[in-house]
Amino acid sequence: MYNTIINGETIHEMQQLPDKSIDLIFADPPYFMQTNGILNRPEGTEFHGCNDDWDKFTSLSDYALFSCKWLAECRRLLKPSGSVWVIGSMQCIYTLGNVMQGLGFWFINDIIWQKSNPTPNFTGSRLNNSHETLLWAVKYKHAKFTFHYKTAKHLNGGRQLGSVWTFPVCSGNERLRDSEGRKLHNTQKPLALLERIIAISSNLGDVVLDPFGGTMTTAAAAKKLGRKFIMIEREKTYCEYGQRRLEEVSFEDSDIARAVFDRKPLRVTMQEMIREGAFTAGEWFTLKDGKPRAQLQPDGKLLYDGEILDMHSCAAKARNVKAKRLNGFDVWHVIRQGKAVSISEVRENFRAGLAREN
Amino acid sequence: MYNTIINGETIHEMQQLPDKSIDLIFADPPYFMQTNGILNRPEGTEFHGCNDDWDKFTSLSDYALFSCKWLAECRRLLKPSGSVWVIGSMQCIYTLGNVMQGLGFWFINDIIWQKSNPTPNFTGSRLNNSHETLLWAVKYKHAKFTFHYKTAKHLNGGRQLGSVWTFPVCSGNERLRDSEGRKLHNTQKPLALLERIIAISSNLGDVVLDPFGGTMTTAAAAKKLGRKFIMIEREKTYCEYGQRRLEEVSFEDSDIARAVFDRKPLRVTMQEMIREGAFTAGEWFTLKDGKPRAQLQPDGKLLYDGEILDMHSCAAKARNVKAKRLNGFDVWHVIRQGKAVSISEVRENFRAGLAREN
DNA sequence: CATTGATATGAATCCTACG
DNA sequence: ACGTAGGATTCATATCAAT
Repeated sequence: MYNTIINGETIHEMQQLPDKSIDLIFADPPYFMQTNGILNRPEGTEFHGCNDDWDKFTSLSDYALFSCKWLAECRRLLKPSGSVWVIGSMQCIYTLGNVMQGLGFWFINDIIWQKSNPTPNFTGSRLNNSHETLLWAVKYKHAKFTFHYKTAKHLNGGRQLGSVWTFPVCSGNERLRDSEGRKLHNTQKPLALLERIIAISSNLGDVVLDPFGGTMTTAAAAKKLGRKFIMIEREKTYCEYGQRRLEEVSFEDSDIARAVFDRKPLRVTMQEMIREGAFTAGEWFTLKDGKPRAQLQPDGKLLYDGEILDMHSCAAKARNVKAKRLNGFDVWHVIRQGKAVSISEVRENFRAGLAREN
Repeated sequence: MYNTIINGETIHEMQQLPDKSIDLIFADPPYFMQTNGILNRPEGTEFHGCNDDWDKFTSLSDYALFSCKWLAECRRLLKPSGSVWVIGSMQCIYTLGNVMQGLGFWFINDIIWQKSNPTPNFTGSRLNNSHETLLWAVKYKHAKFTFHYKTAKHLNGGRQLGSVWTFPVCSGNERLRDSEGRKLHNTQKPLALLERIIAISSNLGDVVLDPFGGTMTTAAAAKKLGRKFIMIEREKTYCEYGQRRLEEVSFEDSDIARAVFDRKPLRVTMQEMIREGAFTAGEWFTLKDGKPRAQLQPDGKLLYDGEILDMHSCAAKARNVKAKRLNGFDVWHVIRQGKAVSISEVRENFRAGLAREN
């Protein structure tokens, strides 16, 4: 069932799959571009965009109906913790987004793929359309979902990743060619885009579905990152070229594939650390300045200004901020070898000690 | 009627205005953010986003209904050549875009305002939402509209302007403050954004309408660029602060305000130029290489390979491209003082001569 | 081999004034 | 409204040939 390319109609093939069986869906549906005629470049050559039959619909409401059908299937197939990514452009994304919200999907982010090398507007008729939009959604409000925040941050050079992503369009060597050297598919997506999506919003071993497989870029990224995949594609030719493409791809183990940056550290309680001698009941907790403020109780709580409080509420009081709680591990310090050391640091050392024991 | 701030309900006040009376609409409607509770920054201070009553709706369909009403009024008020810009974020823009397409609006572009200094995501729960989306639309497919292509290009340092715009959020000195120094309005838009929009999509003297006036940024940009404005705003306080703000703004004449880069040059025909001696009937037209290819006829057409053709069709033939026509003024050359000079250049000199005469 | 220059190409709602 | 003739319009990047 997994790691297969299914050659068939999107909606029909989705109907064959069981409820709540998919962790991540990436969908690159027809955009319904509504172009007609031939567009020439200023130098007189022809521009070959997407004028495939599969992108033709009779009307926008016809397109909305089609979108509603496959998106409803997406919702059925997703696990409660799963999420879906849909890519589109100006012509279709407002229909797609509206249908998604209508079906109960809850948006996590809309992401802009800014093309670093877009096709220019040849005639100067409007702004150069240099982006596409991705909608990232979960099944319902408050659904839990996979987001590797620190992996995303790592991929963005250590800074919080935002909603505008810059990538070049798929071209040159990356682009699949037919036997005569022409581009195989008019709308092949860049592998780097899919890798980022899969890396930050799914886990190693997860099942990824792409209802509009095309050149199988989603599968290539999934395989490389150690995810399972199910691809649906109606054109036999694309399936065959895709199959051959995937034979050249293999799992490349990495910190990103495993999202090691996002691993939760072992949870240790204050009580445990007191028991093991990292802290002493009765010792004074200080702020950065090292002045005694609160006194550690045997149960890990703090005595502060005559009150017994948990360390996080107590941190907010000591710092005198509006918030009811602050991260006490960072706020509070203890004196070690004459210096104020944060609880967080002591905890880190404690964890390191545990790791050494094992 | 013009250059006024109307203190009243958006839809009611729009209903008072006459059909087809507006050139440009900029609308910054409530976003229906669906936030609740208090968001604290990591250091414990409170983040003040938009939690205003005017942003509360009972449901997304309630929001869609409201959107449909004011957008239908926009469509009624716009001249056939007018256009509308609507700004929104993930929470609302897919509803707005869908309603617009449903009403018959035709998108020119969707534009991404990428914030160079977005509010970080404090909790690391999703991608940092660092953009907002603008929808630029006309009343119907094939509608003529104002777009100052070369002005846009000029504003972008000489390169074609794209659909992703980077601006900082409105802050510091630009931000309107109340008597106690707090920000007056939660969603004040940057003046630079409005200036660009108005400069590229309207003409000097045009009428600009903003149905959700707020801090009157649209009016400030319109006044500065020599456009008339009509602002609707339901909060009296905003109207008062806005009125005072506008007293400080005046028209600043400029090439951008007048879109001089986009002025159509005086139209001159080949016949006219032959008559005035810039060309001689019977002379040879060449390509860049200076070799004789086509012979100029008295009516301005060209004799090429035994055929009489207009110079543009003839250019396509001579260059042997797929396109039926090329710009003959750039393709064709004549010999002047031993050198091949483009027809375009000769025409420029001819125009310059005409200008000197006047 | 390194550098330079020519050529190809990418999801595109891609013209407009006049009769 | 519709047809027709005139005329204005492109950027980043990959590849490959030539030097």
